[in-house]
Amino acid sequence: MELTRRMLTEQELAVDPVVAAKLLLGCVMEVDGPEGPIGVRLVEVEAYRGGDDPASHCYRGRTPRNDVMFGPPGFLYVYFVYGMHYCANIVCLTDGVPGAVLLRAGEVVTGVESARLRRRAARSDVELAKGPAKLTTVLGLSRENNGVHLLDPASPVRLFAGDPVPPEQIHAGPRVGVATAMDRPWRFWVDDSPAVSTCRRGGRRRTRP
DNA sequence: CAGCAGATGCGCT
DNA sequence: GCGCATCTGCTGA
Repeated sequence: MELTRRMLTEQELAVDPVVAAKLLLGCVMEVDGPEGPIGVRLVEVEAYRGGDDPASHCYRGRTPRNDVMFGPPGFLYVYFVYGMHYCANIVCLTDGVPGAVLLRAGEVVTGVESARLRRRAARSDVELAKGPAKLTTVLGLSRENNGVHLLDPASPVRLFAGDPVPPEQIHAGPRVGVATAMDRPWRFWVDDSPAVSTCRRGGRRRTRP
Protein backbone atom coordinates (compact mmCIF):
# COMPACT_ATOMS: atom_id res chain seq x y z
CA MET A 1 0.00 0.00 0.00
CA GLU A 2 1.10 3.51 -0.60
CA LEU A 3 1.93 5.43 2.55
CA THR A 4 1.88 9.15 1.84
CA ARG A 5 0.26 10.42 -1.31
CA ARG A 6 0.60 14.12 -1.88
CA MET A 7 -1.71 16.09 -4.12
CA LEU A 8 -0.17 18.66 -6.39
CA THR A 9 -0.52 22.27 -5.27
CA GLU A 10 -1.93 25.19 -7.21
CA GLN A 11 1.43 26.91 -6.80
CA GLU A 12 3.27 24.12 -8.60
CA LEU A 13 0.95 24.45 -11.58
CA ALA A 14 1.04 28.26 -11.68
CA VAL A 15 3.97 28.13 -14.10
CA ASP A 16 4.58 28.12 -17.84
CA PRO A 17 3.07 25.05 -19.53
CA VAL A 18 6.52 23.95 -20.70
CA VAL A 19 7.71 23.84 -17.09
CA ALA A 20 4.48 22.28 -15.85
CA ALA A 21 4.65 19.58 -18.52
CA LYS A 22 7.97 18.21 -17.26
CA LEU A 23 6.73 18.46 -13.68
CA LEU A 24 3.64 16.42 -14.52
CA LEU A 25 5.59 13.45 -15.89
CA GLY A 26 5.43 10.74 -13.24
CA CYS A 27 2.37 12.22 -11.56
CA VAL A 28 -0.79 10.15 -11.17
CA MET A 29 -4.33 10.94 -12.35
CA GLU A 30 -6.98 9.06 -10.37
CA VAL A 31 -10.72 8.54 -10.78
CA ASP A 32 -13.32 6.38 -9.06
CA GLY A 33 -14.02 3.37 -11.26
CA PRO A 34 -16.87 0.88 -10.93
CA GLU A 35 -14.72 -1.41 -8.79
CA GLY A 36 -12.43 0.98 -6.96
CA PRO A 37 -10.02 3.66 -8.06
CA ILE A 38 -8.30 3.74 -11.44
CA GLY A 39 -4.90 5.44 -11.52
CA VAL A 40 -2.68 6.39 -14.47
CA ARG A 41 0.96 7.46 -14.19
CA LEU A 42 1.67 10.11 -16.81
CA VAL A 43 4.57 9.30 -19.15
CA GLU A 44 3.86 11.58 -22.14
CA VAL A 45 2.49 15.13 -22.23
CA GLU A 46 2.44 18.23 -24.44
CA ALA A 47 2.54 21.92 -23.49
CA TYR A 48 0.14 24.43 -25.04
CA ARG A 49 0.17 28.17 -24.49
CA GLY A 50 -2.17 30.94 -25.55
CA GLY A 51 -2.13 33.80 -28.00
CA ASP A 52 1.51 33.21 -28.99
CA ASP A 53 1.02 29.52 -29.75
CA PRO A 54 -0.58 28.84 -33.16
CA ALA A 55 -1.23 25.22 -32.17
CA SER A 56 -3.25 26.16 -29.08
CA HIS A 57 -7.02 26.16 -28.89
CA CYS A 58 -6.64 29.60 -27.30
CA TYR A 59 -4.66 31.11 -30.18
CA ARG A 60 -7.69 32.97 -31.51
CA GLY A 61 -9.08 34.13 -28.21
CA ARG A 62 -11.51 33.04 -25.56
CA THR A 63 -14.60 31.03 -26.51
CA PRO A 64 -17.08 28.90 -24.54
CA ARG A 65 -15.11 25.81 -25.55
CA ASN A 66 -11.67 26.88 -24.34
CA ASP A 67 -12.90 28.93 -21.38
CA VAL A 68 -11.41 26.62 -18.75
CA MET A 69 -7.91 27.14 -20.17
CA PHE A 70 -8.18 30.82 -19.29
CA GLY A 71 -9.05 30.08 -15.68
CA PRO A 72 -6.88 29.30 -12.64
CA PRO A 73 -4.47 26.33 -12.61
CA GLY A 74 -5.37 22.88 -11.34
CA PHE A 75 -8.56 22.39 -13.35
CA LEU A 76 -9.36 19.85 -16.06
CA TYR A 77 -9.94 20.93 -19.66
CA VAL A 78 -11.66 18.21 -21.67
CA TYR A 79 -12.54 18.60 -25.33
CA PHE A 80 -14.22 16.46 -27.98
CA VAL A 81 -12.35 15.75 -31.19
CA TYR A 82 -12.65 13.73 -34.40
CA GLY A 83 -16.29 13.03 -33.72
CA MET A 84 -15.70 10.24 -31.24
CA HIS A 85 -12.84 10.98 -28.88
CA TYR A 86 -12.05 13.09 -25.85
CA CYS A 87 -8.69 14.59 -24.86
CA ALA A 88 -7.80 15.89 -21.41
CA ASN A 89 -5.57 18.75 -20.32
CA ILE A 90 -4.41 20.08 -16.97
CA VAL A 91 -4.74 23.86 -16.81
CA CYS A 92 -1.66 25.70 -15.57
CA LEU A 93 -0.27 29.27 -15.47
CA THR A 94 -2.47 31.93 -13.84
CA ASP A 95 -6.08 33.07 -13.92
CA GLY A 96 -6.69 35.07 -17.08
CA VAL A 97 -3.61 33.74 -18.92
CA PRO A 98 -4.34 30.60 -20.94
CA GLY A 99 -2.09 27.55 -20.70
CA ALA A 100 -2.48 23.79 -20.37
CA VAL A 101 -0.74 20.45 -20.61
CA LEU A 102 -2.27 17.74 -22.81
CA LEU A 103 -2.16 14.24 -21.33
CA ARG A 104 -0.91 12.03 -24.15
CA ALA A 105 -0.11 8.69 -22.52
CA GLY A 106 0.31 6.89 -19.23
CA GLU A 107 0.74 3.60 -17.41
CA VAL A 108 -2.24 2.17 -15.56
CA VAL A 109 -0.94 1.70 -12.01
CA THR A 110 -4.26 1.15 -10.21
CA GLY A 111 -7.44 -0.67 -11.28
CA VAL A 112 -5.99 -2.52 -14.25
CA GLU A 113 -8.99 -4.87 -14.38
CA SER A 114 -11.43 -1.97 -14.74
CA ALA A 115 -9.20 -0.36 -17.33
CA ARG A 116 -9.20 -3.54 -19.42
CA LEU A 117 -12.99 -3.57 -19.45
CA ARG A 118 -13.07 -0.02 -20.73
CA ARG A 119 -10.54 -0.69 -23.48
CA ARG A 120 -11.36 -4.03 -25.02
CA ALA A 121 -9.36 -3.15 -28.13
CA ALA A 122 -6.10 -2.96 -26.17
CA ARG A 123 -3.95 -5.95 -27.02
CA SER A 124 -1.74 -5.57 -23.95
CA ASP A 125 -1.73 -3.62 -20.70
CA VAL A 126 0.83 -1.08 -21.89
CA GLU A 127 -1.60 -0.10 -24.66
CA LEU A 128 -4.41 0.71 -22.23
CA ALA A 129 -3.56 4.43 -22.02
CA LYS A 130 -1.04 4.69 -24.87
CA GLY A 131 -2.56 7.75 -26.58
CA PRO A 132 -4.53 10.84 -25.52
CA ALA A 133 -8.00 9.48 -26.29
CA LYS A 134 -7.12 6.05 -24.93
CA LEU A 135 -6.08 7.71 -21.68
CA THR A 136 -9.40 9.55 -21.33
CA THR A 137 -11.27 6.34 -22.13
CA VAL A 138 -9.47 4.47 -19.35
CA LEU A 139 -10.27 7.25 -16.90
CA GLY A 140 -13.84 7.55 -18.18
CA LEU A 141 -13.47 11.28 -18.84
CA SER A 142 -15.94 13.15 -21.04
CA ARG A 143 -17.37 16.65 -21.44
CA GLU A 144 -19.09 16.23 -18.08
CA ASN A 145 -15.68 16.44 -16.43
CA ASN A 146 -14.68 19.64 -18.18
CA GLY A 147 -13.78 22.19 -15.53
CA VAL A 148 -13.50 19.89 -12.51
CA HIS A 149 -10.92 20.76 -9.87
CA LEU A 150 -8.06 18.27 -9.69
CA LEU A 151 -6.49 19.48 -6.44
CA ASP A 152 -9.43 18.66 -4.17
CA PRO A 153 -9.34 15.23 -2.46
CA ALA A 154 -13.15 15.07 -2.75
CA SER A 155 -13.11 15.66 -6.51
CA PRO A 156 -14.12 12.84 -8.89
CA VAL A 157 -10.81 13.37 -10.71
CA ARG A 158 -7.64 13.89 -8.69
CA LEU A 159 -3.99 14.65 -9.38
CA PHE A 160 -1.26 13.21 -7.18
CA ALA A 161 2.47 13.85 -7.16
CA GLY A 162 4.62 10.88 -8.16
CA ASP A 163 8.26 10.03 -7.91
CA PRO A 164 10.05 12.82 -9.78
CA VAL A 165 11.36 11.77 -13.18
CA PRO A 166 15.13 12.41 -13.47
CA PRO A 167 15.81 15.13 -16.08
CA GLU A 168 18.01 12.79 -18.11
CA GLN A 169 15.01 10.48 -18.58
CA ILE A 170 12.84 13.29 -19.97
CA HIS A 171 13.02 13.56 -23.75
CA ALA A 172 11.48 16.28 -25.91
CA GLY A 173 10.23 16.54 -29.48
CA PRO A 174 7.64 18.29 -31.66
CA ARG A 175 4.00 17.95 -30.75
CA VAL A 176 1.99 15.23 -32.44
CA GLY A 177 -0.83 15.95 -34.84
CA VAL A 178 -0.14 19.66 -35.19
CA ALA A 179 1.05 21.08 -38.48
CA THR A 180 2.16 24.44 -37.08
CA ALA A 181 4.87 25.52 -34.65
CA MET A 182 7.04 22.53 -35.48
CA ASP A 183 10.01 24.49 -34.17
CA ARG A 184 8.72 24.20 -30.60
CA PRO A 185 9.68 20.82 -29.07
CA TRP A 186 6.92 20.89 -26.49
CA ARG A 187 6.12 17.19 -26.38
CA PHE A 188 7.79 15.54 -23.41
CA TRP A 189 7.98 11.87 -22.51
CA VAL A 190 9.69 9.45 -20.10
CA ASP A 191 12.28 7.79 -22.27
CA ASP A 192 12.17 4.28 -20.86
CA SER A 193 8.39 3.88 -20.68
CA PRO A 194 6.78 1.35 -23.05
CA ALA A 195 3.50 3.26 -22.79
CA VAL A 196 4.74 6.29 -24.75
CA SER A 197 2.55 6.64 -27.83
CA THR A 198 3.89 5.90 -31.28
CA CYS A 199 5.42 8.98 -32.83
CA ARG A 200 3.79 9.84 -36.12
CA ARG A 201 5.31 12.17 -38.62
CA GLY A 202 4.20 15.76 -38.50
CA GLY A 203 0.82 16.68 -39.94
CA ARG A 204 -1.89 14.29 -40.87
CA ARG A 205 -1.97 13.33 -44.48
CA ARG A 206 -4.67 15.13 -46.39
CA THR A 207 -7.05 13.55 -48.80
CA ARG A 208 -6.06 13.55 -52.46
CA PRO A 209 -3.86 16.41 -53.67
C1' DC B 1 5.61 -4.66 -39.61
C1' DA B 2 3.95 0.06 -42.34
C1' DG B 3 0.42 2.63 -44.42
C1' DC B 4 -4.04 4.29 -44.93
C1' DA B 5 -9.25 5.05 -45.02
C1' DG B 6 -13.30 5.44 -42.51
C1' DA B 7 -15.84 6.64 -38.62
C1' DT B 8 -18.23 10.55 -36.62
C1' DG B 9 -19.70 15.35 -34.26
C1' DC B 10 -18.78 19.83 -33.17
C1' DG B 11 -16.65 24.62 -33.37
C1' DC B 12 -15.37 28.05 -36.21
C1' DT B 13 -14.62 30.48 -41.01
C1' DG C 1 -18.71 23.27 -45.13
C1' DC C 2 -13.95 22.22 -43.49
C1' DG C 3 -10.73 20.79 -40.26
C1' DC C 4 -9.64 18.82 -36.41
C1' DA C 5 -4.11 18.13 -30.04
C1' DT C 6 -7.53 10.40 -32.88
C1' DC C 7 -8.26 5.25 -33.04
C1' DT C 8 -9.15 0.97 -35.23
C1' DG C 9 -9.18 -2.43 -38.62
C1' DC C 10 -7.86 -3.71 -42.93
C1' DT C 11 -4.50 -4.21 -46.54
C1' DG C 12 0.02 -5.62 -48.65
C1' DA C 13 4.86 -6.86 -48.25
